[in-house]
Parts: sequence; C-alpha cells; structure tokens
Amino acid sequence: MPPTKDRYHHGDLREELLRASLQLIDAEGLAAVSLRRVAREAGVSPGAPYHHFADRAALLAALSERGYEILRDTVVSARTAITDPSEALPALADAYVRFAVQNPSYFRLMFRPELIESGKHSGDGDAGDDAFAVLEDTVTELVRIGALPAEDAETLALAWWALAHGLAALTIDGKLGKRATQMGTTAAELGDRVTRTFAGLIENTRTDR
Amino acid sequence: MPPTKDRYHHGDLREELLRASLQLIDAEGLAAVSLRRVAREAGVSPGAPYHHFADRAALLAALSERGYEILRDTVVSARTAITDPSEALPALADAYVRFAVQNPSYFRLMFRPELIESGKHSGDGDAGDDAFAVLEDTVTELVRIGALPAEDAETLALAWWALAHGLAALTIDGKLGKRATQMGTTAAELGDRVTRTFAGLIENTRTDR
DNA sequence: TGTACATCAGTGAACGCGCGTTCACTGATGTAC
DNA sequence: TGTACATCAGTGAACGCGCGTTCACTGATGTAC
Repeated sequence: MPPTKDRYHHGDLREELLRASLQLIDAEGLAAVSLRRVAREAGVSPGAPYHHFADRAALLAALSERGYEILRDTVVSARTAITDPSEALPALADAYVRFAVQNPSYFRLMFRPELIESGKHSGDGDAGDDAFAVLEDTVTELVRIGALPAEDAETLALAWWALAHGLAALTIDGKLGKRATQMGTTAAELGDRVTRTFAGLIENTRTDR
Repeated sequence: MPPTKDRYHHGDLREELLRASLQLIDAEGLAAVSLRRVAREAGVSPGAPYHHFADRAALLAALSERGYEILRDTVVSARTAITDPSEALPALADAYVRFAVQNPSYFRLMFRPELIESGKHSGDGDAGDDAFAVLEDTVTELVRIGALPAEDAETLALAWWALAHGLAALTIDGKLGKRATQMGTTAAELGDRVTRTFAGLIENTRTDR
C-alpha cells in the first residue's frame, strides 16, 4: 500500500515520530520535544505515540541509540578509507568531529544521560561502545606494526577520544568558532590544525626513540 | 538587621534565588529550574523573582556568568600555584577538569548556549574569555623561556583546551568512569594519565629538537 | 528627633497554555478455516 | 474465494498539573526637611 497521507493506519508511525523529533530538536531545541508536540508534527493524535514509546524518555533513548549507530558507522567508514597508518588516528578524530558538526542534535542528546535514564531504558550505548572499540582496535593495530609505543597505547586512545570529544563539543557550542573569528580563520581549520599537531607530536616521539 | 526568616523584605533574594537554582540543578537537573519552583524553594511568592530577573533565561544567564567566574578563579589560582614551568599546562588542564567535576551543574549550564541566549542577555562570557586568556598567557610565557616552540604555540593552547574540555565532559557524563571501571581504575586516574602523557609528548618533541 | 512621603520588594490571586497520561472507542489489517 | 474474528494502531475527549507572566495591592525602608 502506498504511503498516502490520509490512511487510518500510518504505516510507520514510529519512524515518523523519530524523524519529527529530530527535526524539532534542530529547529527549536530539545526542550521543544514533547510527545504531544511530536504527535502533532507527525499529524497524529496525542495518544498515538503511546503505542510506540512508553514515555518521553523512551523516545529520547531511541533517538540517542540511533545517534550512536550513526556515529559508529561514520567512524567505521573513516577507518575503512584509511591506507596510510599514520593518518588513521587523525582521520578517526576528524570523523568524530564531523559527526558532531553534521548531527549536533544527536551529539547533544547522546551526551545528556540525565534525559534518558529515567530509571528504566537500560540499553545504554552498545553502539557507543562500538565507536570506541574502533579507536581501540586501530591503536592496537598501530602498536602491532610498530607505529605506536605499546606502553602508552591505551592512554593515547583515551587522549584521542578526549581531544576529539572536546573539539566536537567546543565546535558545536560555538566556542571554537569564536576563537577562530578572532584569529581570522574557521573552526574547521582550527580543528584540523589541532588534530594534525597532536598526530605530529606522537609521530616525533616514536621516530626519535 | 539579622536574617530572620519571617521578614517581609528578604534581604538578598537575588542571591537566594541563585543558590536555590544551583541546588535544584544538582538535585533534579536543569529541567527542574522554573521561576515558580525556584521562588517556592526560596520561600517566596511566584511573582517575587520578577523583581530580580526578567525571565528564566536571565536567571540561567546570571548563573552561567557566575560559573565562568568560578572557572576563571580556579584556573588563575592553579597557575599561581605553579613553580615548575613544565607542569604549568597539565596543571591548568587538571584545574579545568576539577572545576567541572566539582561543579557539574555550572559546567553543563555554561556550555549550553541555547538555554541562555533567548535573543537578549548579551554579556556572554567575559569571564569565560578570561579563563582562556590564562591558558594563552601561560603558553606565551613558555614560548618566551624556550619551553615551547613558537610556531605551534597557539595550536597547542587550543589542543590543551580541547583535551581538558573533552576530559571534563566525558568525566561528568560518566563515559570516562565506565571505561575506568572496565580497566580497573578511576576516571580521575585516567584523566591524570592523559594530561601527563600529552605533556610528555610535548616535552619530548622540544628536547629532541 | 519626628514626620511625610517616595520607593523598593514583597504578596497572592488570576489568566491562559501546553504538557503527560488515560480511556473508551473504532477503523484497518491479517489470519484461520 | 469468502467470511468471522482477533488484534493492531489509530482517535479524540478528558483529567489534573505546573508553568510564565501580569497586576493591583501592601508592608518595609530610606530620605528630605
């Protein structure tokens, strides 16, 4: 059956509700996302969402989970695209930041645990672990081929995560952009510079030992 | 006049409202902070706050501004306490993370611009600029005494900021703690390791040149 | 020192609003026979 | 191929709630003379 607009049964209301929620967050912020409002945007009665989500927190949890999946996919394909091992870590960091910039609604939601954990809704980022696992695997691989010192490997992985996360957060909150404007450049350029410089530091350390 | 509880005029209601707001954020999250609720917590009628704040956004903006002041003071005194230049940057980063951990309510609020900028309320972080200025000054000083290469100075300052911000955000959102648990350690220890490792990388690069 | 008066900082009732959630209901869909 | 029926996924009205904001008011405070 074609997705005509005036059917009694929607077809895929759950999906439509998630879509409408994201759009709302982008347009008016997280605070605008209420089950009533989302239902209205989806052209459906106030009670309808309850057939798909137990409450507002469940809706947000589903959105967050989806965000982690997108992040994981972004990071995985960034890694797949790499040939030069020395570019692997900066590329992953760039992918992380790019995800945040292109999906600020998802990013903010994913790192706002208090909104989601209303006691229940356990799930809690299986896909989120996946994204970090890609970073860890990459570090392990770099250690194996001798491109990273073994002793600090885990710490370096965390440092890359923190660096990427910090860049992402500062970028989407406009803080980096403010700096960039004062320096006559862009937030993206500053982010690149930071990741490249960091990669350079590690590179130098390795080859000098 | 002593601060007896049953006076008609409160004495310092503005301060009391800010105090109550912070406490509310800590206890029930930002969403719990409404002008009505805050007034109730302060033991005052719903209309009273309007003599001190134009609206909810103005209240949050005042809180945020105060948060930036605390951050600045924390960072400034961390820098003052430093004697060994090579420890200056890690110490600043630690101070930044410590601020976030000890004042998660402030930290979250400060980096949530959408809540505050309802068009008006310009102020926008003079004290926030101050905190970054301390970092910049420190880097300049380190370049002067030859402890940092001049060419990458500004980028290294940004990298420290991003690293500290990322660590802070991941820590208060529990992500670092989750990793730490899996590794049999604590978030604080991981944070220390990361900043020390980063400092070590810079150190090595310098001395090896 | 006392008094008149302006101003400040509260009260508390009222308004309209959107929210979460429930519930009896009903149209549409799918399945057993 | 038809039909009976269970189940699914909607409707729409209703409830009680807390919110932001306004407003006429009033008690307390400070100041001019």
